[in-house]
Amino acid sequence: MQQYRTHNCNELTKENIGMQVKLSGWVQKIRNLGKMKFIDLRDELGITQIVISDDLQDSTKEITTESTIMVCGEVVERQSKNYKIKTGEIEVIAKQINILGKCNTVLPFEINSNEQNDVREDLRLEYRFLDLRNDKIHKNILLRSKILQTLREEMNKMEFIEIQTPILTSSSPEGARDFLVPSRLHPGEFYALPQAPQQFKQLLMVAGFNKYYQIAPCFRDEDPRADRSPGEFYQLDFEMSFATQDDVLKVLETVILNTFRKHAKGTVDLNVSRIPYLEAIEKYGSDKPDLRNPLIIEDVTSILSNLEFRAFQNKIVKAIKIPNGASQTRKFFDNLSEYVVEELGAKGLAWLKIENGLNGSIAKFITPCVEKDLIEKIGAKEADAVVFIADDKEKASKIAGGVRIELGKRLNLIEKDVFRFCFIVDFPMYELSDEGIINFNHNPFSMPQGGMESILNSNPLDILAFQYDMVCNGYELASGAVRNHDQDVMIKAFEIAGYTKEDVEKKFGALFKAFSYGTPPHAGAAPGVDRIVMLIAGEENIREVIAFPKNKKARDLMMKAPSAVTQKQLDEVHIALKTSEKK
RNA sequence: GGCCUGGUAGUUCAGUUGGUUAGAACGCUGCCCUGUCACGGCAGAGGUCGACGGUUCGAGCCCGUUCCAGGUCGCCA
Repeated sequence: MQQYRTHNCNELTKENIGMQVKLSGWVQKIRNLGKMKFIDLRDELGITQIVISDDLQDSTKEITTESTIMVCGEVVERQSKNYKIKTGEIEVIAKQINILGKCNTVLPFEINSNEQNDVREDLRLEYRFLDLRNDKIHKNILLRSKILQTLREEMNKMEFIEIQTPILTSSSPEGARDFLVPSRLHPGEFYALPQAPQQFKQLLMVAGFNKYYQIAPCFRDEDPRADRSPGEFYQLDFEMSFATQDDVLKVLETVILNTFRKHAKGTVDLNVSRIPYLEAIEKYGSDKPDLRNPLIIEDVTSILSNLEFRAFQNKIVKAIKIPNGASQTRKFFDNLSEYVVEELGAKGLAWLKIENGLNGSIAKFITPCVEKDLIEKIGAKEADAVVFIADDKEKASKIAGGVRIELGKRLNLIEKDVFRFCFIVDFPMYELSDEGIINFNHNPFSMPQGGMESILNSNPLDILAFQYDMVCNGYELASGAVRNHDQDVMIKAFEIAGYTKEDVEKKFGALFKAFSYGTPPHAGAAPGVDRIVMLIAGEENIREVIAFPKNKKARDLMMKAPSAVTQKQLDEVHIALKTSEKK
């Protein structure tokens, strides 16, 4: 007989009645009835009920919840069946029980408890090895494994090859802060952990690899968000040579939609629309619109900015029509208005109801002529309501986007159990910073649309890039670009953002040099693995799909990282701490 | 870094206008119980009320400072 188990805890059924079996697992629950007791024995796959009769009472006295035990016994049919579990028609009468690993410490929280207690997250993180025994999160990690498998299968099917790139590399000029690693062999010099394998994958294209991918760890020293893991995260990084934007979007569609179709519960909308960046901002007030939300933002500046109403004068005015919104109370609009002012930084929120004419905060300013234009423009009808946001050009769309999301939530307009995707394309190449300086908007490696011609002859702020995001239900799932592989265009593009040729050579030394040796046009993207798993698992917090996540302050509460090191270690890497920062 | 919310038993929480010995549920320990599966019954242990300072005759509660945690904005090409 096997040493620890002949079966898993999910597999014994009526078919096995009469068999002598051996099971091993965790003690999830002991129900002691005096001269007999029941144990729910759990392993990763399921639960089997063990019956302990009077003669084994002494040897089982020591068994505690969450200990690991091995049970030898016979499978019998239950007198009273439990149809809630797969093995509920049988039980195992124990003949011998061995404690394999005793749980002899008070548990910091209950595991798989029926109580609906949400345990404090920092405690869960400190005892993650116990938290991961909880069914819900355990299943998330199993799901993650299945998703990773599918991602690899899909990429392999499309003839991408997996190549690993360095973790210790040089500090890069990309956007986020680097994690630095001091060099022992080279005093005063540092490695950096890659924010993404960006330059490596481009160099692989120069090296003649046709299609590369990697499930790559990426490191960025930035503050986390609910949907953003602090410090480290994984991307399905890929790059293709002799490829266009369409080629990449096709790959993204294939790998992402197939993965969602295979693993997600709910409908996967296979129609992936392409929305130009400016249109997305105009209609949704966001470059990652949630298409499950039916509300659309309309620009009504030309109709309303001439009203007597001073808040609209010389402002951009955005409107959102709420179908059948006239039934909402004044209180509803007041509450919404409060939210918009306090949370979104708007100056106010105007609203109108269309019921027997116009009602609402700005009704008295609307002349019949304006009313006709307005209703025509936004397609409003009787019983609808409209809210208005007026602000500067830069803020109006963003605030309207926030109102759109909040209205969707408050009116319960967001479709359930469906995944709606879109590509956001045509991102502007440059943006104007707060200081009035022209910066790269997104990714300095991307190819400006129109190439050298547009770089030389256009207003920089009008130049679009071959740059794209894939968005699902309001989350940015992937980001990519056709890369700028032309040295001359690159120099010019960087010149506009205030970099000299020497800067470029210095910052992107290897890449820039490589481009002078015959470079294939290439393009790629990088879907965020954690976020894909989060969406498929239906979680709103990314830490629920990561086995050992860091907390909000980027600490590993279980391993106690980061932590102080010995003076000897510091000396070896030639680091002296500022005295004020020593702990 | 800004703003918001929270920190009371092992866990999740309640705690009245500032007033006797700080409570409940689950968990834990002991005893009883042969058909439970959210087992049941009885008894019990378990608290620096995050920390420090202040106001007060008296502080879990009010004030200040600080630490920790979560959310959000900045940030994340």
